[in-house]
Amino acid sequence: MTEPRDAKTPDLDAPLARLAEALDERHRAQDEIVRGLRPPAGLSPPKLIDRVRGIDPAIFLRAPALPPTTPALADLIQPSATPEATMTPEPALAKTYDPHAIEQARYARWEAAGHFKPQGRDAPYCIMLPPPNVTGSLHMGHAFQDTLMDALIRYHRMQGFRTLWQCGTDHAGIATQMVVERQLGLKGSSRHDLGRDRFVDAVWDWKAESGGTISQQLRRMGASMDWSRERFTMDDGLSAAVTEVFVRLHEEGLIYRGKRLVNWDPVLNTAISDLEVVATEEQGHLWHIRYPLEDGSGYVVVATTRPETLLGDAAVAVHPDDERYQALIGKRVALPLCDRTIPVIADTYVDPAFGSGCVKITPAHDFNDYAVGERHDLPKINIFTDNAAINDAAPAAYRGLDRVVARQRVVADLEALGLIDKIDPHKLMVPRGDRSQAVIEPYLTDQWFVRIAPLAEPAIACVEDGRIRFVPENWSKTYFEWMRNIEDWCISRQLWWGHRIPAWYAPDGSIHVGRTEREARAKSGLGADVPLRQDEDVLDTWFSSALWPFSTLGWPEKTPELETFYPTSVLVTGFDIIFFWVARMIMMGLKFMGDVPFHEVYIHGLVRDADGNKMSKSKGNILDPIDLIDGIELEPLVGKRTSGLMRPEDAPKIAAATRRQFADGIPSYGTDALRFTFASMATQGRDVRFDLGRIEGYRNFCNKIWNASRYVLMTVGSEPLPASGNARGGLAERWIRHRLGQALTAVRDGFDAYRFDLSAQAIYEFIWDEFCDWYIELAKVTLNDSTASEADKLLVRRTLLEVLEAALRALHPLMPFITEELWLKIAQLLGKAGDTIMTQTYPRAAEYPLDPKAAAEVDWLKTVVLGVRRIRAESNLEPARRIPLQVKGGSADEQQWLDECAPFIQQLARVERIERVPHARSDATTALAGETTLLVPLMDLIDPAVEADRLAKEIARLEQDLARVSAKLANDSFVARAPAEVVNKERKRAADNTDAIDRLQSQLRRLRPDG
RNA sequence: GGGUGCUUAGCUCAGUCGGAAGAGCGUCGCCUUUACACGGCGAAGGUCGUGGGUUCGAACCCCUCAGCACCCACCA
Repeated sequence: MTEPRDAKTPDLDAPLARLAEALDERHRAQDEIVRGLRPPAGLSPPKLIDRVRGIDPAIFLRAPALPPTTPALADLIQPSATPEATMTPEPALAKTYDPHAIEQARYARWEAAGHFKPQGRDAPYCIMLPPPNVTGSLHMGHAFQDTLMDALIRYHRMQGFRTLWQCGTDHAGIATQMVVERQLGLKGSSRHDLGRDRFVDAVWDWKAESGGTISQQLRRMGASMDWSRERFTMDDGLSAAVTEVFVRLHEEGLIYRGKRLVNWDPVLNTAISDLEVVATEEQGHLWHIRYPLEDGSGYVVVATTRPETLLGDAAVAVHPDDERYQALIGKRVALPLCDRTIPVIADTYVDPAFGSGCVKITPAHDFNDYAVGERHDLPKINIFTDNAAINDAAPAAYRGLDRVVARQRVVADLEALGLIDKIDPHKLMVPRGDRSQAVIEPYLTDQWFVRIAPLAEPAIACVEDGRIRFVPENWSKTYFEWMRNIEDWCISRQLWWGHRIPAWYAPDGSIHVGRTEREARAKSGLGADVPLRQDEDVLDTWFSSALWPFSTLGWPEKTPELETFYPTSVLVTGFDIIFFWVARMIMMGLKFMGDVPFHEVYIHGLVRDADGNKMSKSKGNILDPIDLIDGIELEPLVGKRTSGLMRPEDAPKIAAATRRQFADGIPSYGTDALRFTFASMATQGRDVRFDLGRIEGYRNFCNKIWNASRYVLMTVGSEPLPASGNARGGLAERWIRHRLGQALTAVRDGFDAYRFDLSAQAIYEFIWDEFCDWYIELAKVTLNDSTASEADKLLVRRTLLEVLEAALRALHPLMPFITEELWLKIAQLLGKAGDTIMTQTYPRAAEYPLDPKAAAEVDWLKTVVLGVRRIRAESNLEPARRIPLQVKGGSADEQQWLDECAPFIQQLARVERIERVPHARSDATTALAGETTLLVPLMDLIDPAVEADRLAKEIARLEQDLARVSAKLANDSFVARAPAEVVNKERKRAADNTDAIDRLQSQLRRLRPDG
């Protein structure tokens, strides 16, 4: 439960447990052989070799001393770097599936064997991993997303596509810089103490040290990405792409530098883009302030939520049609606390109905006021420093005050002057930085921008004309909505960690852009004597992310990978970064590759907790996917959830809630169960609530598969079976193949439509409800039948193996580990070569042609068995007791089926003998199967009163249905207008019901002749 | 203010073409049946948010209202 989580140290426990189990088993077997309880055959050292092969030998160097009976074992261990097929039978499987015994070793083997690399020459299939922050660790959103991508990748790889899952990490400018600054802070240092170069070195060191966490966690998820192609957005190659794009856009005039009002984070001291600002509703005040008229004829009242910005006011505005203020337009007012006057202007921006109908205009500190200021040619008076303290443009009394303090001082001073008209409570949307949570200031600075309109236009067109398709489709509306209202993108950040802007300044202030300083110099014809200073700013992280689909493939070089895999097949991501990332990739891809970056965008939902809340550290409701895989005990879980909180006072509440919800901690479910749960929740892009009940159910499903395979392996023996030739097998064999074909169609349709839930459901139902509940039980009948021929039994065994083997392949994309483990054992018995399931062919429905006749017969057989079982359950007959069964009537088909199915019925319904009778006896209990009436003689077993109730209830149900159908058929419009097919169906239904009611009623009369 | 979703069994959710309302979990019986108690067999449980419309027929299409969620936005 509390295994080392750090994936960098190999997990000792699981392989050692396996080894111990193998040794234990060998000792037991040897003991049994000595005592003559077991034949000596079937136990030889190679099995043990296979059991330990693939384990990193280093593990044994660190392991406790091996048991004394195994001196030769060390010789048997081979380096895992040369994985081989396990082509010899292994010892019997454990009774309960244990994911830990297999998962990590299987993954290491795949990776070492190079199975994740693109193979073959077939059509390419490529997915770009949305690069996680290099500082990050895996959360539920990643785990969900990665499961879906890996399922697609494995599904296509098995179909023979030349499949590439391109992976890598993002340098995450602000986030990473903040983490390292915090660490410096703990040591009493700061980035300013270090200076830029040493700070950037420190970030690289930190990345080298702890940047690999998420890569290791992705491996735990079974993600089959091509690690040999792993990229980082700050790599040389990707940095070169960033520079290239910047220079080319600048050359075309699509990147420019200018003094604009931008979103300024006064804590991080950097500009941020519109998208990085989140507006949160907060309780504030609306201050009504009197501005005296210059001519002494009174005052106007303006309403504001930010009284301190008064110091930067450039005008007071009213609506041009507002009758109350017509006389004021053109006059001047004395700005309180400041020694200057400002004009009263008219602008339609003002809403006369809000506040007093007069607005103070502060062009340097409000986006609307900026626009008004431009229209009226007002001065832009900046009153803040970079830290949002009052600067020297304001009256001396306020200089140096923080904006919060300045507000208090301004309000107090206004009050003292009697200029506060009133103060109302007011709810307002406060802009905050998504990283720092600081209140964002509109702030006038020099920044770099991308002129976005020329890029947006083709990006809109390619979604309109279907070159890119959103799934679900309605997300394209969101995309259009944003793209049609898009503003220029501020791409410069006043940070140290990121791609440095390739622009240089000459002493005269001129700007020179180039791929290198040398190129910039050459382009501008500057001599070596002109000193140049490079721009201090770095680029928005999303600038490099926008290039990800081609920069990772080698652009601007013309590489074979770029040629092969661009445009990529599908992008799998959450709706939250459609604007941040998806839209920008589309714009950049079209601009620089001349084609879309991907053909489809699958948007998945957000993973929420069981109560529907967003998971967040501060709420203490985070689930760690690794904890679901490995399990975690209560105390460590409480510890994780309550440490490092922004508000430590929440800890007791969170601890209590956690103890209530997870009284016994979280059990270990394994990766496959987690993945299957995600897949089953992946419906049409809706948010998903993560419910532990689901994952437990799918853990049980793993165990079901494990045990079904265990049964099949036990039944078949240890030698490969001879091929069965063209023999189709008996009824049950034809039927299960028919059902497999149907299931495969459903599974593939699901994957092809990104309906992972439907695929998961189809394969779950096939394996559990059809294969396990019915086919294995039917197979047992033949295998246990002493009169059945060896040829028939061989066919049954062969079918068990073949169907299970195909089902494992079908399931592999969702459950890679258990399917690999079992397939290696199953496939060799079929004489299949191959050292892994992951490169086998995905099963095709066409290989299992439909057999409607077998399906009809088994459906009838099931009805018979279910009917008898129901009688048994409702009459409280002991399950073990064999009961006699009489059969009356039935169609010609049914009579033939009865003969063929008699052994199945006897076994599955626990019937001692079947007897065909011309008339029902009075003391029998009844069930119907098609036109056949099933009768179980009461004898002393059944209470006639109970049986009469049962029949009456069934009759009532049928009569209700008959009434509904009859009403429909009595409606002339229905008969006239509904398709003949539907009408006939209803007619047959009415006839069947009438017949069934008839038969049940006559039985009821026999049961109580007086009633 | 604009936009997008959602509302189906106690809970979480499917329901594809408009043609008998489904699954998992939970609940209630019975069962140590030789793959599996992480199991088997059986059962109960729904006026498909409200009101209208279209249709022979509506969970599904159209409109109204109610509740919930999310996104975008410059009401000081």
